[in-house]
Amino acid sequence: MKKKISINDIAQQLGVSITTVSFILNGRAQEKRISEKLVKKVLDFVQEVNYKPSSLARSLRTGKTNIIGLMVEDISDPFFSAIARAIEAIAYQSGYKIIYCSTENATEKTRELIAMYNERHVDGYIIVPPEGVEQDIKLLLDTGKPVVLIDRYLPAIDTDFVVVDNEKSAYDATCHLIANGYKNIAFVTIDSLQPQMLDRLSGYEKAMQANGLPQLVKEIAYKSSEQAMQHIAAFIDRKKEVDAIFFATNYLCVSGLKATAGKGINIPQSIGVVSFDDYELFELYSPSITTVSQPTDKIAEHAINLLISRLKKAVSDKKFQKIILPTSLIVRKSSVR
Amino acid sequence: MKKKISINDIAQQLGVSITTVSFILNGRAQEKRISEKLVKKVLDFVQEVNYKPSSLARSLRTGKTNIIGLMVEDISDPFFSAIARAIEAIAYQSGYKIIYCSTENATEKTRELIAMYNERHVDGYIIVPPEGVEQDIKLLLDTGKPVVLIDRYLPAIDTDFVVVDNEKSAYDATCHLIANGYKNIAFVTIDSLQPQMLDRLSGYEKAMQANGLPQLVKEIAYKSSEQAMQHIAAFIDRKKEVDAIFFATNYLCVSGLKATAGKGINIPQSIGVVSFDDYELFELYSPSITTVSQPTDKIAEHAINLLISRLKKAVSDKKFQKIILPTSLIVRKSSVR
DNA sequence: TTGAAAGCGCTACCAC
DNA sequence: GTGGTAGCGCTTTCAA
Repeated sequence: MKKKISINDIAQQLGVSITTVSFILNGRAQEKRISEKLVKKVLDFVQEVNYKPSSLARSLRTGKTNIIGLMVEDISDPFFSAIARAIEAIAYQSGYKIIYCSTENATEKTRELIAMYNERHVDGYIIVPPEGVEQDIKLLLDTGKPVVLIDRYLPAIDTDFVVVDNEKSAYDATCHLIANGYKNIAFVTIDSLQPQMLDRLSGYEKAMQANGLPQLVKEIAYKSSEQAMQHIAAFIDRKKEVDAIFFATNYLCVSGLKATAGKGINIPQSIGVVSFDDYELFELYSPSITTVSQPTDKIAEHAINLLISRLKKAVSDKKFQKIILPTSLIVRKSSVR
Repeated sequence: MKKKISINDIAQQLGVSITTVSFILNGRAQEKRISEKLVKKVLDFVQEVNYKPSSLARSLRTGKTNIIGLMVEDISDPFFSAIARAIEAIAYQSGYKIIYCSTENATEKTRELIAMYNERHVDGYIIVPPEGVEQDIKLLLDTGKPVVLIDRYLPAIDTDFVVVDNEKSAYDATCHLIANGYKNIAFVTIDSLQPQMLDRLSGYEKAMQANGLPQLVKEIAYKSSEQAMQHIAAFIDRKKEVDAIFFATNYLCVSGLKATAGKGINIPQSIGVVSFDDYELFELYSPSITTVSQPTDKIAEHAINLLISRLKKAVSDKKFQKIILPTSLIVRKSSVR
């Protein structure tokens, strides 16, 4: 079992000072006018013994870890995992590492995770915030840690965020259903007060109102996929007049599909279907499902670039950016008759 | 912008020594016979100012980070994300944090990631190893870092691992197809020499051989989902005699499904389908797809418990555990006619 | 019972 | 151009 080698060992072996080695390692040799052959000698030796500076010690000293904390709702949700991978890729190129976790949209768990990340001294955060974490995020901001919110924002918190135009997206999707002759369009959502959900609801409501159609909103208190399925099944049974359903999230739609699967309900003939968030399953399902597709790559790109630019400049310019991206409606078979 | 508080501040404010505070914080008050009221005073104050010890400094001093590095092939693959979440949950309960990343099964990327994790001083590793990282893992082991391999093992490396019985699983799944009257069963896999793939192939071969049936293996040089789809489509076009396909991984099956989707091929009548790894999509697809389901929770549980037990005992007992778990065949509509 | 101080590995200020 | 050294925040040995 080998011992870990330190900068001290390097200096000792080479008969130079620690300082010199440190400068060379940090690319400040030129600036410090250290002789080329000394530089080469040190670099070669470092290479030879495969020395890696301890990032722990370095971070303790500099106060920076080059680690970004990414907190999404559920890393196994394809929407979030797509964003996570894109963020990771860009961050790596800039020398930042990402550590990520799932909040499960649970306030308590998220608060603990923020505390843990804080303890680990991550340099900055990208967060998909559940309700009730305003204070914790404010604390982060107060201690000078930049925070970029994605997917949704917190009205009470003034910071950068990247979201999509939920209201317009929902409005357009609803209009698409209406244009295809559906009249009794139900909106199935979760019982959440989060702005992105409220915006989607509002888009649906405005579209229905604009067309003089009756609104029918079903709020699911989401506990599990199984339970959601049962509630949606019961809803469909009860509301015979419904001829189309607009699901506010991909997992609600999946539950809805499971609910209809056994019943011999014909999509899109008897019921039209549109879902928020795209998903491989929706493309392959029979019939394929029309979706509101969010630009995951763009969201990731904006979020990480925003964060990195904050990290780069010590000066925290108080002008926060609120980025709102458009979505695209992918029309498939489930909504056209 | 508040300043971060340190153990020094605590000691100062309370007029006691740093040592005392440290002992109390680390639960060694009793052992050190520190008076109860001092303990309470310190704890209360710590609570009040919301002091969190710097894990950086602590780790630098103790040499432990309580962080476990988890490297899977692709965090957005449902099979791996299920394992990741389960591991994360158990680890948290034992005070360990998980940091994870995707290797994309790329040797170079994985080697870099291992180096990065090593720099970050993670205490131990759970790795889904691609080919060609034997030396890097050996190095880890040599420096005393425990490594648990999952999903597959490296024949050249002697360490703990948790895998499933791939050969028997493939054998049974193939027999299931045979029992349902399929005779020209193709095995679609990736061109990999990794043991888990070889074992699956071997299971298929033995089953076909035992039943006197002709073997037909299609190896895909997997580059992308799109390219795989085209190759599989071409394969199906060319081999008209094939009446069933056994896909060696879930993503191959998804590509296969996309390939057949346009062609009006009737599953399970004209072609039977079975896939390795379960997936929500396979349950909801029409027809639903028969799968070899791996016990993700059990894999996660064994892996993390194995690793934690290694971490706990400084003595590294040389007896490595090789755990082989059974899978279950979930029979759905795609393979029964 | 409590405290002083060494030292984990590194960066960066200041001296020469 | 190069080196000495303080100190980041903590744990732990030894002393009192």
